[in-house]
Amino acid sequence: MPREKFDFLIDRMPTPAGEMIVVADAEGNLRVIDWTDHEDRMKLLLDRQYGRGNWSLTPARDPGGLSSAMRRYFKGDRAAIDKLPVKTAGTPFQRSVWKALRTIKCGTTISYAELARRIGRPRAVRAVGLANGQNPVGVVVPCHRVIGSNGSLTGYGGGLPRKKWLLEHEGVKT
Amino acid sequence: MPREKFDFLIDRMPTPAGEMIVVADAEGNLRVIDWTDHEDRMKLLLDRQYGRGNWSLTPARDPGGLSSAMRRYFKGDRAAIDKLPVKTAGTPFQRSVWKALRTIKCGTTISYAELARRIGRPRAVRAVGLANGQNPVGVVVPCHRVIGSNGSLTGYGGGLPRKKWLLEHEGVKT
DNA sequence: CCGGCGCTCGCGGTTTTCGGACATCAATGG
DNA sequence: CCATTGATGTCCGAAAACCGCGAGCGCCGG
Repeated sequence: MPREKFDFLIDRMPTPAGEMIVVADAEGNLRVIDWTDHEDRMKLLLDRQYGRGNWSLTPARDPGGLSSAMRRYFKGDRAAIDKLPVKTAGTPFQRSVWKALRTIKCGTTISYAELARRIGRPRAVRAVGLANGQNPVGVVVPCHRVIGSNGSLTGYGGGLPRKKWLLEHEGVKT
Repeated sequence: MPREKFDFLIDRMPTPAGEMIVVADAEGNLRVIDWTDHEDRMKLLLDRQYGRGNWSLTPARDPGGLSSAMRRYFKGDRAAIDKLPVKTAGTPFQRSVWKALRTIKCGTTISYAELARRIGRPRAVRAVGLANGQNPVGVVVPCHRVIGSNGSLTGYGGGLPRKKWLLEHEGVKT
Protein backbone atom coordinates (compact mmCIF):
# COMPACT_ATOMS: atom_id res chain seq x y z
CA MET A 1 0.00 0.00 0.00
CA PRO A 2 2.05 2.91 -1.27
CA ARG A 3 1.87 6.13 0.70
CA GLU A 4 4.13 8.91 -0.35
CA LYS A 5 7.44 9.06 -2.14
CA PHE A 6 10.75 9.14 -0.37
CA ASP A 7 13.57 11.15 -1.88
CA PHE A 8 16.91 10.56 -0.24
CA LEU A 9 20.43 11.92 -0.65
CA ILE A 10 23.32 9.60 -1.43
CA ASP A 11 27.02 10.02 -0.93
CA ARG A 12 29.99 7.67 -1.27
CA MET A 13 33.19 7.68 0.75
CA PRO A 14 36.31 5.54 1.08
CA THR A 15 37.11 3.78 4.34
CA PRO A 16 39.89 1.44 5.41
CA ALA A 17 37.41 -1.41 5.05
CA GLY A 18 36.17 -0.47 1.58
CA GLU A 19 34.00 2.22 0.01
CA MET A 20 30.75 3.00 1.80
CA ILE A 21 27.41 4.39 0.67
CA VAL A 22 25.71 6.93 2.91
CA VAL A 23 22.02 7.69 2.43
CA ALA A 24 20.27 10.49 4.32
CA ASP A 25 16.93 12.24 4.17
CA ALA A 26 16.39 15.97 3.77
CA GLU A 27 16.25 16.42 7.55
CA GLY A 28 19.73 15.01 7.96
CA ASN A 29 18.70 11.65 9.39
CA LEU A 30 20.80 8.69 8.43
CA ARG A 31 18.50 6.31 6.60
CA VAL A 32 20.79 3.71 5.08
CA ILE A 33 24.46 2.93 5.11
CA ASP A 34 26.13 0.07 3.31
CA TRP A 35 29.21 -1.08 1.46
CA THR A 36 29.53 -0.28 -2.22
CA ASP A 37 30.16 -3.87 -3.13
CA HIS A 38 26.76 -4.82 -1.61
CA GLU A 39 24.75 -2.20 -3.43
CA ASP A 40 22.29 -4.75 -4.80
CA ARG A 41 21.42 -5.97 -1.36
CA MET A 42 20.96 -2.37 -0.27
CA LYS A 43 18.50 -1.68 -3.06
CA LEU A 44 16.59 -4.79 -2.14
CA LEU A 45 16.33 -3.53 1.42
CA LEU A 46 15.11 -0.13 0.22
CA ASP A 47 12.46 -1.83 -1.87
CA ARG A 48 11.26 -3.85 1.07
CA GLN A 49 11.24 -0.99 3.53
CA TYR A 50 9.80 1.82 1.47
CA GLY A 51 8.08 -0.03 -1.37
CA ARG A 52 9.31 -0.82 -4.85
CA GLY A 53 9.71 2.35 -6.88
CA ASN A 54 8.75 4.52 -3.93
CA TRP A 55 12.21 5.86 -3.25
CA SER A 56 14.89 7.69 -5.16
CA LEU A 57 18.50 8.63 -4.49
CA THR A 58 19.95 12.00 -5.43
CA PRO A 59 23.73 12.41 -5.24
CA ALA A 60 24.89 14.93 -2.67
CA ARG A 61 28.07 15.84 -0.84
CA ASP A 62 28.31 15.05 2.85
CA PRO A 63 24.55 15.25 3.49
CA GLY A 64 23.80 16.28 7.05
CA GLY A 65 27.49 16.07 7.80
CA LEU A 66 27.06 12.33 8.10
CA SER A 67 29.90 11.37 5.80
CA SER A 68 32.22 13.56 7.86
CA ALA A 69 31.11 11.86 11.04
CA MET A 70 31.80 8.46 9.50
CA ARG A 71 35.23 9.63 8.43
CA ARG A 72 35.98 10.62 12.01
CA TYR A 73 34.87 7.21 13.25
CA PHE A 74 37.15 5.39 10.87
CA LYS A 75 39.99 7.73 11.74
CA GLY A 76 39.80 6.66 15.37
CA ASP A 77 37.11 8.82 16.97
CA ARG A 78 34.98 5.83 17.80
CA ALA A 79 32.37 7.87 19.66
CA ALA A 80 31.57 9.87 16.54
CA ILE A 81 28.73 7.51 15.63
CA ASP A 82 27.07 7.39 19.03
CA LYS A 83 24.69 10.30 18.69
CA LEU A 84 24.05 10.40 14.96
CA PRO A 85 20.37 10.85 14.11
CA VAL A 86 19.06 7.64 12.59
CA LYS A 87 15.63 7.00 11.13
CA THR A 88 14.37 3.71 9.79
CA ALA A 89 11.22 1.99 8.64
CA GLY A 90 10.76 -1.67 9.55
CA THR A 91 8.31 -3.70 11.60
CA PRO A 92 7.86 -3.06 15.33
CA PHE A 93 9.91 -6.12 16.12
CA GLN A 94 12.76 -5.06 13.90
CA ARG A 95 12.78 -1.57 15.32
CA SER A 96 12.97 -2.84 18.86
CA VAL A 97 15.94 -4.97 17.90
CA TRP A 98 17.72 -2.11 16.18
CA LYS A 99 17.02 0.19 19.10
CA ALA A 100 18.58 -2.27 21.51
CA LEU A 101 21.62 -2.55 19.28
CA ARG A 102 22.56 1.06 19.88
CA THR A 103 22.87 0.44 23.61
CA ILE A 104 25.75 -1.98 23.16
CA LYS A 105 28.84 -0.08 24.18
CA CYS A 106 31.72 0.28 21.82
CA GLY A 107 34.41 -2.30 22.48
CA THR A 108 32.00 -4.89 23.85
CA THR A 109 29.94 -7.70 22.33
CA ILE A 110 26.86 -9.65 23.30
CA SER A 111 25.24 -12.83 22.03
CA TYR A 112 22.05 -13.13 20.01
CA ALA A 113 20.44 -14.79 23.01
CA GLU A 114 21.34 -11.88 25.26
CA LEU A 115 19.97 -9.45 22.70
CA ALA A 116 16.74 -11.41 22.58
CA ARG A 117 16.49 -11.24 26.36
CA ARG A 118 17.03 -7.50 26.34
CA ILE A 119 14.03 -6.86 24.13
CA GLY A 120 11.88 -9.11 26.30
CA ARG A 121 11.56 -11.99 23.85
CA PRO A 122 14.03 -14.48 25.25
CA ARG A 123 13.00 -17.20 22.85
CA ALA A 124 13.00 -15.16 19.66
CA VAL A 125 16.68 -15.85 19.24
CA ARG A 126 16.62 -16.76 15.63
CA ALA A 127 14.22 -13.98 14.73
CA VAL A 128 16.64 -11.56 16.33
CA GLY A 129 19.36 -12.83 14.08
CA LEU A 130 17.12 -12.32 11.09
CA ALA A 131 16.22 -8.78 12.14
CA ASN A 132 19.89 -8.10 12.68
CA GLY A 133 20.57 -9.02 9.10
CA GLN A 134 17.94 -6.58 7.87
CA ASN A 135 19.52 -3.65 9.66
CA PRO A 136 19.75 -0.91 7.04
CA VAL A 137 22.19 1.21 9.00
CA GLY A 138 25.31 -0.87 9.49
CA VAL A 139 28.19 0.28 11.68
CA VAL A 140 26.21 3.13 13.24
CA VAL A 141 23.55 0.73 14.48
CA PRO A 142 26.21 -1.74 15.55
CA CYS A 143 24.86 -5.08 14.50
CA HIS A 144 28.48 -6.19 14.22
CA ARG A 145 28.71 -6.24 18.03
CA VAL A 146 26.45 -9.28 18.21
CA ILE A 147 28.16 -12.65 18.00
CA GLY A 148 27.33 -16.27 18.70
CA SER A 149 27.00 -17.60 22.21
CA ASN A 150 30.13 -19.64 21.70
CA GLY A 151 32.15 -16.62 20.70
CA SER A 152 32.19 -17.24 16.97
CA LEU A 153 31.39 -14.33 14.69
CA THR A 154 28.53 -16.21 12.95
CA GLY A 155 27.44 -13.84 10.17
CA TYR A 156 27.53 -10.32 8.79
CA GLY A 157 25.81 -8.79 5.80
CA GLY A 158 28.96 -7.00 4.69
CA GLY A 159 31.08 -10.13 4.98
CA LEU A 160 32.73 -11.66 8.02
CA PRO A 161 36.17 -10.09 7.41
CA ARG A 162 34.60 -6.67 7.80
CA LYS A 163 32.88 -7.68 11.02
CA LYS A 164 36.25 -8.77 12.35
CA TRP A 165 37.84 -5.54 11.17
CA LEU A 166 35.21 -3.39 12.86
CA LEU A 167 35.42 -5.24 16.15
CA GLU A 168 39.19 -4.95 16.24
CA HIS A 169 38.91 -1.30 15.32
CA GLU A 170 36.71 -0.90 18.38
CA GLY A 171 39.18 -2.65 20.62
CA VAL A 172 37.67 -6.09 20.90
CA LYS A 173 40.20 -8.88 20.79
CA THR A 174 39.05 -11.75 18.67
CA MET B 1 5.67 -1.76 7.41
CA PRO B 2 4.49 1.01 9.68
CA ARG B 3 5.60 4.52 8.93
CA GLU B 4 4.21 7.34 11.03
CA LYS B 5 1.05 7.80 13.03
CA PHE B 6 -2.09 9.39 11.71
CA ASP B 7 -4.29 11.38 14.06
CA PHE B 8 -7.67 12.25 12.64
CA LEU B 9 -10.73 14.17 13.83
CA ILE B 10 -14.11 12.49 14.05
CA ASP B 11 -17.60 13.91 14.09
CA ARG B 12 -21.05 12.39 13.89
CA MET B 13 -24.16 13.85 12.32
CA PRO B 14 -27.72 12.78 11.58
CA THR B 15 -28.98 12.54 8.01
CA PRO B 16 -32.27 11.47 6.49
CA ALA B 17 -30.59 8.17 5.61
CA GLY B 18 -29.11 7.50 9.05
CA GLU B 19 -26.32 8.85 11.22
CA MET B 20 -23.00 9.43 9.50
CA ILE B 21 -19.41 9.51 10.71
CA VAL B 22 -17.15 12.21 9.31
CA VAL B 23 -13.37 11.85 9.67
CA ALA B 24 -10.97 14.63 8.69
CA ASP B 25 -7.29 15.36 9.10
CA ALA B 26 -5.83 18.46 10.71
CA GLU B 27 -5.60 20.19 7.33
CA GLY B 28 -9.32 19.88 6.78
CA ASN B 29 -9.19 17.12 4.20
CA LEU B 30 -11.97 14.60 4.30
CA ARG B 31 -10.34 11.24 4.97
CA VAL B 32 -13.19 8.90 5.72
CA ILE B 33 -16.95 9.07 5.78
CA ASP B 34 -19.30 6.25 6.62
CA TRP B 35 -22.55 5.26 8.27
CA THR B 36 -22.63 4.75 12.00
CA ASP B 37 -24.14 1.32 11.68
CA HIS B 38 -21.16 0.21 9.61
CA GLU B 39 -18.50 1.43 12.00
CA ASP B 40 -16.78 -1.94 12.15
CA ARG B 41 -16.26 -2.00 8.43
CA MET B 42 -14.91 1.53 8.61
CA LYS B 43 -12.33 0.56 11.20
CA LEU B 44 -11.30 -2.37 9.07
CA LEU B 45 -10.76 0.00 6.17
CA LEU B 46 -8.70 2.34 8.34
CA ASP B 47 -6.57 -0.59 9.45
CA ARG B 48 -5.95 -1.63 5.88
CA GLN B 49 -5.20 1.83 4.58
CA TYR B 50 -3.08 3.27 7.36
CA GLY B 51 -1.92 0.16 9.18
CA ARG B 52 -3.35 -1.51 12.24
CA GLY B 53 -2.87 0.67 15.28
CA ASN B 54 -1.36 3.45 13.21
CA TRP B 55 -4.33 5.77 13.37
CA SER B 56 -6.45 7.40 16.04
CA LEU B 57 -9.68 9.36 16.10
CA THR B 58 -10.23 12.42 18.28
CA PRO B 59 -13.76 13.77 18.61
CA ALA B 60 -14.27 17.25 17.19
CA ARG B 61 -17.14 19.47 16.10
CA ASP B 62 -17.59 20.13 12.41
CA PRO B 63 -13.91 19.65 11.51
CA GLY B 64 -12.93 21.66 8.48
CA GLY B 65 -16.57 22.62 8.05
CA LEU B 66 -17.11 19.24 6.45
CA SER B 67 -20.10 18.23 8.54
CA SER B 68 -21.80 21.50 7.60
CA ALA B 69 -21.17 20.83 3.94
CA MET B 70 -22.69 17.38 4.27
CA ARG B 71 -25.71 18.85 6.02
CA ARG B 72 -26.20 21.21 3.08
CA TYR B 73 -26.00 18.30 0.65
CA PHE B 74 -28.65 16.33 2.47
CA LYS B 75 -30.81 19.43 2.75
CA GLY B 76 -30.91 19.70 -1.03
CA ASP B 77 -27.79 21.61 -2.07
CA ARG B 78 -26.49 18.70 -4.06
CA ALA B 79 -23.47 20.58 -5.37
CA ALA B 80 -22.16 21.09 -1.84
CA ILE B 81 -20.02 17.97 -2.07
CA ASP B 82 -18.46 18.68 -5.44
CA LYS B 83 -15.41 20.63 -4.36
CA LEU B 84 -14.73 19.23 -0.91
CA PRO B 85 -11.05 18.46 -0.32
CA VAL B 86 -10.58 14.72 -0.12
CA LYS B 87 -7.42 12.83 0.67
CA THR B 88 -7.02 9.07 0.67
CA ALA B 89 -4.41 6.37 0.86
CA GLY B 90 -4.91 3.29 -1.31
CA THR B 91 -3.07 1.64 -4.17
CA PRO B 92 -2.49 3.45 -7.47
CA PHE B 93 -5.27 1.46 -9.06
CA GLN B 94 -7.74 2.29 -6.31
CA ARG B 95 -6.86 5.95 -6.45
CA SER B 96 -7.41 6.10 -10.17
CA VAL B 97 -10.82 4.54 -9.72
CA TRP B 98 -11.80 6.94 -6.96
CA LYS B 99 -10.55 9.88 -8.97
CA ALA B 100 -12.73 8.86 -11.90
CA LEU B 101 -15.72 8.52 -9.62
CA ARG B 102 -15.71 12.22 -8.83
CA THR B 103 -16.20 13.06 -12.50
CA ILE B 104 -19.59 11.38 -12.64
CA LYS B 105 -22.10 14.18 -12.65
CA CYS B 106 -24.80 14.34 -10.03
CA GLY B 107 -28.06 12.86 -11.27
CA THR B 108 -26.40 10.44 -13.67
CA THR B 109 -25.12 6.88 -13.41
CA ILE B 110 -22.62 4.75 -15.29
CA SER B 111 -21.85 1.05 -15.34
CA TYR B 112 -18.84 -0.69 -13.85
CA ALA B 113 -17.71 -1.53 -17.37
CA GLU B 114 -17.87 2.12 -18.41
CA LEU B 115 -15.90 3.11 -15.33
CA ALA B 116 -13.27 0.53 -16.19
CA ARG B 117 -13.03 1.96 -19.70
CA ARG B 118 -12.59 5.46 -18.34
CA ILE B 119 -9.50 4.56 -16.34
CA GLY B 120 -8.03 2.79 -19.35
CA ARG B 121 -8.43 -0.76 -18.07
CA PRO B 122 -11.48 -1.91 -20.00
CA ARG B 123 -11.20 -5.47 -18.82
CA ALA B 124 -10.59 -4.79 -15.13
CA VAL B 125 -14.32 -4.68 -14.57
CA ARG B 126 -14.45 -6.79 -11.50
CA ALA B 127 -11.40 -5.16 -9.97
CA VAL B 128 -13.14 -1.84 -10.42
CA GLY B 129 -16.11 -3.17 -8.50
CA LEU B 130 -13.78 -4.25 -5.74
CA ALA B 131 -12.03 -0.89 -5.59
CA ASN B 132 -15.41 0.75 -5.52
CA GLY B 133 -16.26 -1.22 -2.43
CA GLN B 134 -13.08 -0.07 -0.69
CA ASN B 135 -13.88 3.59 -1.21
CA PRO B 136 -13.39 5.18 2.19
CA VAL B 137 -15.25 8.37 1.32
CA GLY B 138 -18.79 7.40 0.46
CA VAL B 139 -21.32 9.89 -0.91
CA VAL B 140 -18.66 12.57 -1.59
CA VAL B 141 -16.73 10.20 -3.81
CA PRO B 142 -19.92 8.98 -5.40
CA CYS B 143 -19.47 5.25 -5.69
CA HIS B 144 -23.23 5.01 -5.47
CA ARG B 145 -23.49 6.38 -9.01
CA VAL B 146 -22.10 3.16 -10.45
CA ILE B 147 -24.59 0.43 -11.25
CA GLY B 148 -24.70 -2.80 -13.21
CA SER B 149 -24.72 -2.86 -16.98
CA ASN B 150 -28.25 -4.16 -16.92
CA GLY B 151 -29.45 -1.30 -14.76
CA SER B 152 -29.64 -3.17 -11.48
CA LEU B 153 -28.14 -1.53 -8.44
CA THR B 154 -25.82 -4.51 -7.72
CA GLY B 155 -24.13 -3.62 -4.42
CA TYR B 156 -23.33 -0.90 -1.89
CA GLY B 157 -21.26 -0.97 1.26
CA GLY B 158 -23.86 0.98 3.19
CA GLY B 159 -26.69 -1.23 2.07
CA LEU B 160 -28.71 -1.15 -1.13
CA PRO B 161 -31.62 0.86 0.30
CA ARG B 162 -29.24 3.75 0.95
CA LYS B 163 -27.86 3.54 -2.57
CA LYS B 164 -31.40 3.83 -3.86
CA TRP B 165 -32.13 6.70 -1.49
CA LEU B 166 -29.03 8.64 -2.59
CA LEU B 167 -29.73 8.18 -6.27
CA GLU B 168 -33.29 9.36 -5.89
CA HIS B 169 -32.10 12.30 -3.79
CA GLU B 170 -29.89 13.22 -6.74
CA GLY B 171 -32.75 13.01 -9.19
CA VAL B 172 -32.16 9.64 -10.77
CA LYS B 173 -35.31 7.67 -11.42
CA THR B 174 -34.89 4.05 -10.51
C1' DC C 1 -39.28 -16.38 -33.11
C1' DC C 2 -38.13 -13.49 -29.45
C1' DG C 3 -37.18 -11.82 -24.94
C1' DG C 4 -35.87 -12.73 -20.42
C1' DC C 5 -33.85 -15.40 -16.84
C1' DG C 6 -30.25 -17.94 -14.63
C1' DC C 7 -26.14 -20.32 -14.84
C1' DT C 8 -21.21 -20.55 -15.87
C1' DC C 9 -16.98 -18.87 -16.72
C1' DG C 10 -13.21 -15.52 -17.54
C1' DC C 11 -11.56 -11.45 -15.85
C1' DG C 12 -7.92 -8.48 -12.73
C1' DG C 13 -6.41 -6.23 -8.38
C1' DT C 14 -6.05 -7.06 -3.56
C1' DT C 15 -5.92 -9.76 0.63
C1' DT C 16 -5.03 -13.75 2.98
C1' DT C 17 -2.82 -17.93 3.73
C1' DC C 18 0.96 -20.88 3.91
C1' DG C 19 5.65 -22.88 3.43
C1' DG C 20 10.34 -22.28 4.14
C1' DA C 21 14.38 -19.65 5.08
C1' DC C 22 17.44 -17.74 8.60
C1' DA C 23 23.61 -13.91 10.95
C1' DT C 24 20.63 -19.23 16.99
C1' DC C 25 21.22 -22.11 20.84
C1' DA C 26 21.18 -26.03 24.02
C1' DA C 27 21.37 -30.73 24.32
C1' DT C 28 23.13 -34.85 22.57
C1' DG C 29 26.67 -38.48 20.99
C1' DG C 30 30.84 -39.64 18.78
C1' DC D 1 36.00 -30.78 20.99
C1' DC D 2 33.14 -30.99 16.97
C1' DA D 3 28.95 -32.42 14.34
C1' DT D 4 24.08 -33.20 14.56
C1' DT D 5 19.45 -32.30 15.78
C1' DG D 6 15.28 -30.30 17.38
C1' DA D 7 12.67 -26.14 19.14
C1' DT D 8 11.85 -21.71 17.98
C1' DG D 9 9.88 -16.58 16.12
C1' DT D 10 9.61 -13.55 12.38
C1' DC D 11 9.20 -12.23 7.72
C1' DC D 12 9.14 -12.68 2.63
C1' DG D 13 7.26 -14.34 -1.59
C1' DA D 14 4.31 -17.32 -4.18
C1' DA D 15 -0.10 -19.03 -4.74
C1' DA D 16 -4.86 -19.26 -3.89
C1' DA D 17 -9.20 -17.19 -2.65
C1' DC D 18 -12.10 -13.39 -2.92
C1' DC D 19 -15.40 -10.11 -5.15
C1' DG D 20 -20.36 -4.34 -5.36
C1' DC D 21 -19.04 -7.59 -13.10
C1' DG D 22 -20.32 -8.81 -17.55
C1' DA D 23 -20.75 -11.56 -21.75
C1' DG D 24 -22.28 -15.89 -23.69
C1' DC D 25 -25.27 -19.70 -23.72
C1' DG D 26 -29.08 -22.67 -23.11
C1' DC D 27 -33.70 -23.00 -21.67
C1' DC D 28 -38.35 -21.77 -21.24
C1' DG D 29 -42.65 -19.45 -21.88
C1' DG D 30 -45.16 -16.22 -24.55
